[in-house]
This record gives sequence, C-alpha cells and structure tokens, in this order.
Amino acid sequence: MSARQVTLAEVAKQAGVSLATASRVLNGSTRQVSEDLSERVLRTAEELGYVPNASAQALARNSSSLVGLVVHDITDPYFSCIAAGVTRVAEAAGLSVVLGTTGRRPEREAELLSTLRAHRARAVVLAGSRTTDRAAQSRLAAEIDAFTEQGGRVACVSQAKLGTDTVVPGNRAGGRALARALAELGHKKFAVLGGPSELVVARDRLAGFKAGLADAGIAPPVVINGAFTRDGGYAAAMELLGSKSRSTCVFAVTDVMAMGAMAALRERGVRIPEDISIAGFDDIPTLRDTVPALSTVRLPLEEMGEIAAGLVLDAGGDEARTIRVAGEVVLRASTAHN
Amino acid sequence: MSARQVTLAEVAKQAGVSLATASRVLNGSTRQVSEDLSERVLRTAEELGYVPNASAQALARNSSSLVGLVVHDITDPYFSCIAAGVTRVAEAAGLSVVLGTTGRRPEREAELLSTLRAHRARAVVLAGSRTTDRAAQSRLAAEIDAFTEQGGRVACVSQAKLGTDTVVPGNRAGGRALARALAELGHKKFAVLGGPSELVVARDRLAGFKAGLADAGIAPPVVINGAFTRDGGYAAAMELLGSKSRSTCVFAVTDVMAMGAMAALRERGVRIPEDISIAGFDDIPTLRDTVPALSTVRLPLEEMGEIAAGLVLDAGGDEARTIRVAGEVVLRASTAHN
DNA sequence: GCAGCGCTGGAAAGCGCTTTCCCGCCACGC
DNA sequence: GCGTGGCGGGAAAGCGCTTTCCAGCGCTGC
Repeated sequence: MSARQVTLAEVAKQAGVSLATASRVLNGSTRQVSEDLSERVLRTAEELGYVPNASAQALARNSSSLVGLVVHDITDPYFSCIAAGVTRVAEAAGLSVVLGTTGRRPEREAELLSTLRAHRARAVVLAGSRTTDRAAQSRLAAEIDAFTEQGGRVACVSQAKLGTDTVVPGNRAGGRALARALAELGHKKFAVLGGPSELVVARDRLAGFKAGLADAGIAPPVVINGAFTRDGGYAAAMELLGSKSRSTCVFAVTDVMAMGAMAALRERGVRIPEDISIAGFDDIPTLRDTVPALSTVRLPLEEMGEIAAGLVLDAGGDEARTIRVAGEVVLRASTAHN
Repeated sequence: MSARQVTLAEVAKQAGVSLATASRVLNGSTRQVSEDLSERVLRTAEELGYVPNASAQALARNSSSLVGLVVHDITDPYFSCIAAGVTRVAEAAGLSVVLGTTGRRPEREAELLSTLRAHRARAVVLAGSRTTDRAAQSRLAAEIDAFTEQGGRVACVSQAKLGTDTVVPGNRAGGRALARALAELGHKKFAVLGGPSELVVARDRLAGFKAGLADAGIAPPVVINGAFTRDGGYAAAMELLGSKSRSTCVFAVTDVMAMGAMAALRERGVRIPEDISIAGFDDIPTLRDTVPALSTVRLPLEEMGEIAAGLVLDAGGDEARTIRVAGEVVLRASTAHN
C-alpha cells in the first residue's frame, strides 16, 4: 500500500516535457502550448491517473479551492437548506466546501474563521445568526478583517452591517406582514415565543411583528424568550400556558420552535387552531406536510444559500453588496379566524 | 489590503530563533525545546497573530487536516443528522470536514472522492447509500482503493463489503422487527413503499420486512417503488391508492417517504390510522412532533455519524471493522390495531 | 581523562506545484 | 540581410512549512 501519489514531475518526465509545460497543460494557464505536446501530456496524465495535489497548488498559488460554510447546527433544517444552496453553487464552480458548526456558541464562529484562514479558503459564508454579544462580535469582526485582508471574501446570511456582502431576509418586514395577516383574522391577544434576546434574527422578527400589531392597533404581545430550537419552543409554550395570559394567537419566531410549541399545546390539550392559532417563520420544507399545516413566512432558504455563495464567488467590487430577499406570508391550517 | 499573512519565518526571526525551532514549538513535535526559547516563540507568534498555513503543512507532512463527508442531499434529515455526528467528532479532533453532495447521482461519489484525494484528506466517510449500479460501483471502488493507497482511511455508513470500515444499521433486522410488530396489531394486508430498487438500503429494509411478514405467516406485501424522497413517497402512495389493493397497513422504507405518503393519503381523505396504518424508518428527530406521530424504526443517526468518524479517525488495524447499530421499533399513533 | 552518549539548536533539503525569466526560433518589415 | 517582436518551451526560484542531519555541549562511566 501507500504507493505514492503520481506527481506532475512524473507525468512531465513520462511525457517527455518540462514541468512547466505539464503544469500549463493540466491547469488553465494563459500560456499557449502546442497541440501535440498538450495532447501528449493529457494522455500521460490520464494513463498515470494523475491527480494534482491541491495543497501544493494552494501553496504555490496562495489561494485554495476551498470555501467555508459556517452554521450553528447542520441538523436544523434552516441551516441545512442554506447549506444545500451553498454547496450546489460551490460545487458547480469546482470548489469544495468545508463545513463548520458552532453548536450555537458564538465564539466558535471566530475560531472556525481562523481555521478557514489557515486553509487559505478563498471565501466563506457565515450563515449563523449574529448575536449582540459584544466580545464575540468584535473577535469575529477581527477575524473577518484578517480573512479579507488575506484576500478571501466573506458573505453573511441574515446579518447585515459587518461590512461584508450580505443576503438579508426580510425578517422585520415578514414579521410585520404576518402580524397584519393574523390581525385580519380577528385575533386581538397575541403571544410571541421570541427566541434568545441576543439573536438579532429573533429580535428583528419580533420587532417586525410588534410593528405589525401596532399597525393594526393591537396591544403589544406577551413575549417569552427561549432557545432557538424545538425544545426552546416547547419550553416557551409551556411557560406561556402557565402564565394565564389568554392569547388567541401565538407567533413562534421559527418554524422549528413552532413545532415544539405545538407539541406542548397538544400535550396540554389545547387544540390548534380552535383554541389557539399558531404561526412560525421560515417555511421549512420538511415540515410542510405536518398537520395542522403551519402558517408561516416563507423564506427561499436554498436560494438564499445560492445567492450568498454567488456573492462570495464572483469577484465583485469593493463595496459590500446587500441582497434582500422577501418573506412571503403563507396562511395555512394552524391559524384560524377568531 | 492584502497584508500578507504572517509566516513562520517571520515569527522565527522576530523571536531570534531558527525556523526549525519555531516549527517545533508551534506544532507538536517529539523534540524538546528549552523553556525560554519556547516561550519566546509562543509570545511572538501570539503578538504577530501567526496562523500556520494549512496548505504548506499539508504539503510538508503529506497529509492534511481535512476529512471528507459525502452525502446525497444535506437537506434530507437522515443525512444532516449523520453529518452532525461526523462534524462533531471531527471538529473535536481539530479537523475540518469538507462536505460533498452527490444530488443522488452515484457517479458524483467517485468524483468527490477524487477531489478529496487531491486535497489529501486524511479520511472520508461515505454516507450515501450504495447502489447496485455496476459501473458507478466499480469506479467508486477504484477511487476508494486509490484513496486508501494514498494513506487515507474510508468509512461507510450503511454499505458493507466495500472493504472499508463500516457502520451498519440493522436495516434488515429493523424491517423484520417492524413487520412482526405490525402483524401483532392484527394487520393482514400490507403494502410497502419501497424506494428505488437499486438502493441496497431500501432493498434491505424491504427484504427484512418481507421476512418479518413471513415469520408471522402473512402474505407478501404489495411493493411500489419510487424515489427515496418525500415526493417519491407521495407518488408511491398515490399509485397505491389507485391500485385498488386494499392494504390496511403501509410501510414506507423511510420516514421522509412516509411523510409524503401521509400527505397523499390525507389528500384523498384516507384517515390515519383509522383507515390505514403507516410506518416509516429512521425516526427523524425533526418529524417527531408530527400528528399523528409516526411509527418507525429508530436509528441513532447522529451516533452513527460519530461512530463512522471515530472509525475513520483512529488508526485502527488493517482489517475492515464493522460496527452494527440496532434499530428499535417505536410504535406510535400512526399505526393502530386492526 | 577521555570516549561516548543524550540533548538542544540550526542549516538545509525537500514536499508538489506555479510562474517568472530567459532562450531559441520563426515570421516580419525595412 | 538583419534587427524586432512574438511565441512556445524549459530552468529554476520560490510558496511556507516539516524533518533529517549535523554540530556543539555537558555528562557519565571506565
């Protein structure tokens, strides 16, 4: 075993050409190589089963074919959809994506970025939602700077103003539109399962929702914070049920949280939507077949991943670009007239 | 911008030591370095914000800190769970995982492996399910050989006998146990939504299920093949409904397919489980809160990912190891007595 | 007292590529 | 006819590390 990998030098020798020529043939060079030499090299490479050493290429070119993708939890459909979009675009461009997961610890984001920098990744998309944690945030900003200084590009999903390209979902607008749609159903008393208060995505959706209620002249909702997960939704819903606040409609800032909340409600014998209406945000594909079908704000998650990857892969100017994608309110069976 | 990255040489010079010494200090070497030199190097590295160039290290060591992960579709919860397990273990070991997606095209698997080989990935876990496609299979085998010859390790999830380490879920045993459990509920007429016939995972589950029915002295099920996706389940269920075969219990070889099937049944006004019982396989966490709760065979997906990563990361002997993980039948509300 | 050993530090040879620079060749133009 | 310029090919200098090998040095053991 361990038959050493065939190298460019071997191919060159075998084909009777110089290293330089072989390199020029096998990798897009601006330089022209004559037809016959070129073909000879190609054939030998094929015969020998030559595979270029990516590390060596990266070293010589000072830029690799890696693009980073940082998510909190690949298990969360929100992230896996974005990941699908990113990988599709990256692979189509002949790049490999290295996946980093933070486990929702903000400081991991900077660590991962540093690793990616070590690998001379040519770009990275940060899909994790931004926190308001000051320390982590500045450490991250420093890493982003270091990364871009080194020539890499960075794009964020859903977290503007880091001075990078960004695809921004209409969190606020979506929350607002949803609130208005729900108000039109006749609901007057709302509760929001609000996710962690440090997460700007959660805050934006909540803020939008409040604005929407205000638009409709409805009193501010009860807000219960909790983890950005199924269990967080479950716990928040339980807390809500305990609180004796008689809301007729609940907005969970995430579909995944909404699922947890619905489980809690069911467990307590609360019927959806007869007793309480509930809505989420994201429109996770995996959850589209649930009963009752969840009202939500649809985000084109995979497309967002594609856009982010596109942003990060074509050179682009120096100024940070921001692409906004709108959320679309989708009312389904989990919300009823009141 | 593009302030070139700090190199080891700079650190060494700044610290007044040789390149060799700096290298020895900053990366685990067997060689001892005196306390004061060592500390001096560490401090300067810190001050200068030194980050080792992973490509250069990979080149010099002839082995990178990358581990590959190949899945069909990261959006599918089955794969994203496995991915979570793999990344957790890999990141804990200080490695980065590069994610490749095949989009369910078998030939992509070999391509990705080749890319991974180019990157000198030290290991790869193949989570995509094996097909019986002869050509793709042999191309893949060749790539696996090339990869291991080069010194990399390969582990597969759920596809034994490729001569690699493997974690094998009890597909057959799970299917069989499920069939028996369902038979005990009194069902006599079964249908199976069987996935694509080339996929061995699908075949194994089906074969196990048939065996279980035989154990119980029940006639073989109607089998309808279809894609290994939600839509495949939907279509297969529609076909089943059209076929006038009056089964009382349906087994979809995948939870995701079961979801599609349930959607189809509901659409046609078939009540679950009153009119038809339905069961899946995998016990996807995201789907645990659905109503009616899906009966299924639970697989510890994340753990399988962790095991695979573990297999592939600790050296291990030369003989291929096989770890079996059992599926556990979980009967819930989607299946009723008949 | 000295050969020999273990230990630390440094010089330098790669690792497998890319790319600059140079060289020889040919077609042109005057 | 010869200078020029363009062009295809090769030699070789890196890219930033690791690691082998050697030098020096303080000890130990006879």
